[in-house]
Amino acid sequence: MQMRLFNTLTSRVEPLEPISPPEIRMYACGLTVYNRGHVGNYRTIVTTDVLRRALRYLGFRVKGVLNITDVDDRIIQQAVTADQDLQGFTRPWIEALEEDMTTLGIERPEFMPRATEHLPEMIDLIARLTARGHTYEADGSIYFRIASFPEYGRLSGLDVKGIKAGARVDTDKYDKENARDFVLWKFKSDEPEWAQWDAPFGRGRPGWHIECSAMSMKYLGQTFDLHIGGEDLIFPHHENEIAQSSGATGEPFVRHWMHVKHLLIDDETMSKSKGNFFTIPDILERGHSPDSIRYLLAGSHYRKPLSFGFEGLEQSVAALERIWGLVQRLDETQGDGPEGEARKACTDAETTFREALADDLNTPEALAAVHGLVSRANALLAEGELTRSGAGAVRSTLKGMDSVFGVLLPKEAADQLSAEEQALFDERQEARRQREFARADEARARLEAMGIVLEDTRGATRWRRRR
RNA sequence: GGCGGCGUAGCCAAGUGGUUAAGGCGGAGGUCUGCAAAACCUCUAUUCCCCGGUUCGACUCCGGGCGCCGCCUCCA
Repeated sequence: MQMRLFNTLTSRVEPLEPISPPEIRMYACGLTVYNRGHVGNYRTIVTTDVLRRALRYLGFRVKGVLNITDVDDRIIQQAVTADQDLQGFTRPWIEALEEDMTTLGIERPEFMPRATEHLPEMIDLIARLTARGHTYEADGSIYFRIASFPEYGRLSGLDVKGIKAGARVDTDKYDKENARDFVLWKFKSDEPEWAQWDAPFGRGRPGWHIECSAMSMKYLGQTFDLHIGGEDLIFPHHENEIAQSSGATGEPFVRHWMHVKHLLIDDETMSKSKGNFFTIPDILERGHSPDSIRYLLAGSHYRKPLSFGFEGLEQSVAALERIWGLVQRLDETQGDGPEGEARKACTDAETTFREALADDLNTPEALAAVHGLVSRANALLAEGELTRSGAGAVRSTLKGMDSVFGVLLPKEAADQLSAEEQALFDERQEARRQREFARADEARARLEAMGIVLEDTRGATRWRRRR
C-alpha cells in the first residue's frame, strides 16, 4: 500500500516513492550523547520506530540508521570538566540511550553508527567538497562556502542572502566569508589530544554536521528515501547536511524530509536549555509505566505539538488496561462456532487502521480503529456471541496492530501472587463460599491496597495487578 | 523584524466545504454482581478562539484580530 507523508522540502503530503521498492532507506538523527535524553528526544525516536513498523505493516522493507553523535563542542567541554576522555565520558550516556530504548520498546535499527568511528569517511567527504570548490580555509579550519551551493536555504525556507534585521549572528571567532558558512573541520590546538585526528588538511576534529552526511551515505547510498529528525534540526543541521552531501556527490541527497514537532510542557517546548524536561527514569520513578509513555508518544500525531503531562500518562494507562482486559478475556473465551460478526469487526478495523497509517502516519486514527475493535469485541462477548474462533480472529488482528504500536498486548509476565497475597486470595474465596461477605470484603480491600484488583466471574475469580 | 505552525468538549486528541464533528480519559444514569471490579447500554461540543468575507451552504476556503508555540544561535 502506498504511504503518504508530509515532506518538509515541499510542505505537502506526498507519496513516499522508494528508490528500490519495496525497500525504504531511512536515516534518523539520534542523540548527541552528552547527557541523558529526555522524553522530548524520545518522541522523535518513538515516532521513527512507529514509522518503520508501520512501513513494514504496509508491505515495505526497511533499512534504517539511527546515529549517535559522540563528538562535538559540548561533549568535549564537559569531558574536560569531568576530567575524562571522550570514550570515558560518552560511554555512560550511550548506555543510557540504549537502556531507554529498551524501556520504550524501540526496535534496534539496522545501523547505529557513531561519529568517532567514521572519521575516515568524514575526512574523505571534506576532501571531495574541497575538490569541488565548496570549501575554504581560515585560521586552519575548513569551512563550507554556502555561496557555492545555490540550493542552500530551500529546506528551511530561510533567506541566506543577507542577515535579516533582528536575526542574531554568532560571534565570529573566525574569519568567515559569510556568517552562515559553517565549519567542516575545526582546528583547535587548545583542545585535548583525544579530540583530535590527523587529516590531509591538518590535525583537528569534525564540525557538527558532517558526521550525518558521512554516515547516512555510507550506509544508505548517495541518495536515499527518507530522513527524519526533530523540527529544530531543520536549520541549520539538515540544511547543512544537504549542502555537504549534495555538494560532494553532485547528486540529490534525500527525497523526503520528515520532522517531528516538539513536546510541550506547560505550553512551553521541553528542552535541555530550559531545564523543563523529564528523563525516562524520572517518569518511571514517579510510578508511571514504560507502556504508558510509549502509548502517549506513539498515539499522538507527529506533526502536532503534544502536551506532555502526567495526567496524559494516567489516561494512557487507563486506555491500555481496557485493551489488555479484552485480550485476557479473549484468551478465556469458550464456545464453538464460526467467527461470525467478529470477522467483520476485524476486517473493518484493519482497513481503517491501515488507511490511517498510510495517511501521513495518522496514529491517533489508527488507535481509534483499535478501540473500535475492542468495543465491538466486548459487546459480542457481553452478549455471549463470541466464539473461540471469533476471539482468535480478534486476537490475531490486535496482534498485527501491535506490531506497529508495541504496547497493545498485555505483558506475558509469568506473574504469580506472593505467598501472602495468595493467602488473602484463598481466604476471600473461602469466606465467599461461606457467605461471610464482611470477611471477604476485608481480604479484597487488603489485596487492593497491595495493587491487586479482583474480578469475580461466573467461574473463577480473576486477579490482575494495577498498571 | 523574517519564516513556519497551532487554537476542536472537564482533560488528551483526530477530522471534514453540505449525512449523527472520530477515539481515549474523566463524569452521570442503568444492566450485571452478595457488594464490588470489569464489561455492556444510554447520556456527556446545536458546536469547532473572535470578527468580517467568498459560497446555496464553512468548523473546514480567504482577510483581519487575539492567544500560544517553534525556527532564524547549541538543542529531538
